[in-house]
Amino acid sequence: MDSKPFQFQSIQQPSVVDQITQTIRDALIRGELSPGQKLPSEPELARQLGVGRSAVREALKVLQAIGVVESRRGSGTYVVEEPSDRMLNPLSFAILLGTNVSSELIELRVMIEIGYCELAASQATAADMQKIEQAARALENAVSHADHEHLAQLDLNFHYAILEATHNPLVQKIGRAVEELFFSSISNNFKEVQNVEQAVAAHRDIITALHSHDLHQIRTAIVDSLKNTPWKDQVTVLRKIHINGV
Amino acid sequence: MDSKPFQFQSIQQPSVVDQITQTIRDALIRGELSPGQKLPSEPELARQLGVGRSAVREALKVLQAIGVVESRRGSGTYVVEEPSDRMLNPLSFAILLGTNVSSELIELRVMIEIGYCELAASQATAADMQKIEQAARALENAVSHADHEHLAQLDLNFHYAILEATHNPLVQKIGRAVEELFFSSISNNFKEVQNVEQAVAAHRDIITALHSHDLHQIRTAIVDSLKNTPWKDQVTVLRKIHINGV
DNA sequence: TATTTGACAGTTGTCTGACAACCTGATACA
DNA sequence: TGTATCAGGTTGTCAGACAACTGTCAAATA
Repeated sequence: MDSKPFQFQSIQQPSVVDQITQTIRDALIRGELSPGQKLPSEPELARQLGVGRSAVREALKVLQAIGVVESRRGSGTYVVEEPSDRMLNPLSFAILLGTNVSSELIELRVMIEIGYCELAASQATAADMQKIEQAARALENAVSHADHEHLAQLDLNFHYAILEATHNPLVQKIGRAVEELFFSSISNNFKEVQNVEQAVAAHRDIITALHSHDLHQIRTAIVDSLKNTPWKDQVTVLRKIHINGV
Repeated sequence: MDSKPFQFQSIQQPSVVDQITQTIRDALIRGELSPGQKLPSEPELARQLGVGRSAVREALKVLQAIGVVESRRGSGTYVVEEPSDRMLNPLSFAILLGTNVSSELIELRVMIEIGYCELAASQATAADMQKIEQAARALENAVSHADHEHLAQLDLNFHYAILEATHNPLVQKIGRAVEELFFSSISNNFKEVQNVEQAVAAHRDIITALHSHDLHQIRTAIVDSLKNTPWKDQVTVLRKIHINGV
C-alpha cells in the first residue's frame, strides 16, 4: 500500500526574538510604554524576560530599524517621540523586491507624484514656491559643468522641494522613498545632455502648473515629464492613466 | 571676553550593523543578489565583511523583519522569492505611537485613495468591477446583523477589491497599508448604524464614478466618502485638496 | 561663586566562543 | 531499489568580555 501518511500541520515556535518583539509591541499597544519613555536596559530586559542579551538586542534592532525605538549609546533605549524618517524605509525594500523597475513602478510613481504635486499646489506658500524655483534653477545652471550623478541629485532636490511644500511629513516620506528608487535610472538617463535639458523644461512646466492651481495642467505636466525617460517604451502605461483626455 | 567657541560639525559613524544592512541592500539593488538566491552563511559573511557574527545576525534580523530575506535554520539565509504578507507593516506602527489619525494621515489617505481609484478605473476588467460590486453588496447586506468590527472588515474588503482592480501589486501594498491604518477608526465609526448606511451610499457613488471613467467624478466621490467620518472636523484638509472646484 | 575638569557607574556596540536544534546530502545497509 | 543512519554545515540562542559613550556628581580651578 502506498497510502500517504497522515500530514500534520507544521507547528512552528515563534523564535525568541520574535516573541520579544511582540512583547514590546504589545506593551506599546496597551500604552504601557509611551513615546519618549525609556526602556529597561538590555541586560535588565534579558533578565526580566529570561532570555539572552543577544536575543534582546536583535529584537531591539528590529524595532529600531522600523523606527519604533531609538537606542542612544551610553544612555539607553527610548520609544521614539515622533515617527522617524526610517519608518517608511522598509517600503523601498518591498518595492525593490516586488518588481523589477517595471511598468508597475512607473505607475506608482505617476500616482504618487501627481498626488503630492496637487497637494503641494494647494498648500505651498510663496517661500515654498521660491525654493522650488531655486531648485529648478540649480539644475539648470549645472547642466554644462557637472557629472550625471550630481545632476540626478539636483533633479531629486527639485522633487524634494515640491514635497516640502506639501507640509505633510508622511507624504514627504513616501514621496522620497519613491523618488529615490528612480535615482539610478535618472542618473543614467542624464548621461546625455539632451535628456537633462528635457528635464529642465519639464520642471519649468511643472512650476507653471503648480502656480496655475489647475488639476489638469498639473497632471499633464507630470505625465509629460515622465515621458522622456529611459522607459519611453512603457508610455503605454502612462497613457492608460490619464483617462478623460487629461 | 565672551567670544563664542568654534563650533565643530558633529561627526557620526554609521554603526557596523547599519553598514552591513546597507551593503546587502546595495547588492540587491545592483542585482547581484536575486530572489531565491542563498546568501553566504553567517560566519562566512562575518569573515568577508570583517565583522563579528553578532553584527551580521542583527543586520540579517532586520532584513528578515522587513521581509527582504528569510532564514531557514539548518539550511541558510535566502532572498525571498515573493514579498511575503507577514512582512510587518512599518506604517501600522505609526498609529501605535500616538500619530493618531491626524490631519496628515487623512491627507495621505485622500491622496492614495484618489490615486488608486483612478488607476483602477482605467485598468479594471468587467470581472474586477463585478467583484467590487459584490464587496459593496456584502457590506450592504450585513448592515443589520453584524458587529461593527465585522462591518469595518467588509468596508476594508471593498477598498481591497478596488485595489485589486489596479492590477498593480505595488499600489496594492501601499493602498492596503494606508487603509489598514484606518481600520480601528472605521470600526468605531460603525458603531452607529447611520454611519454604516452613509458608507454604503458612498460606496455606491464610488462604483458609479469608477464606471464613468471621469476623473472629477472619482475625486468627488472619494472626498465625499471621507467627509462622513469621525474626523469631520478636519474636512478643512479635504477642502484644501480639491483645487479647481472639483 | 561660577565654571571647568575628572572620575565613575551605567548603557549600548561589537566580538568571540560555545552549544543546541535543525537541514541536507552522502553513505551504508537491507 | 528503497530505507535508515550519519556527518557536516547552518541558524538560534546564550554567556562573557571589552570598547565607546553618556550622564552625574564631586573636586579642582578661576
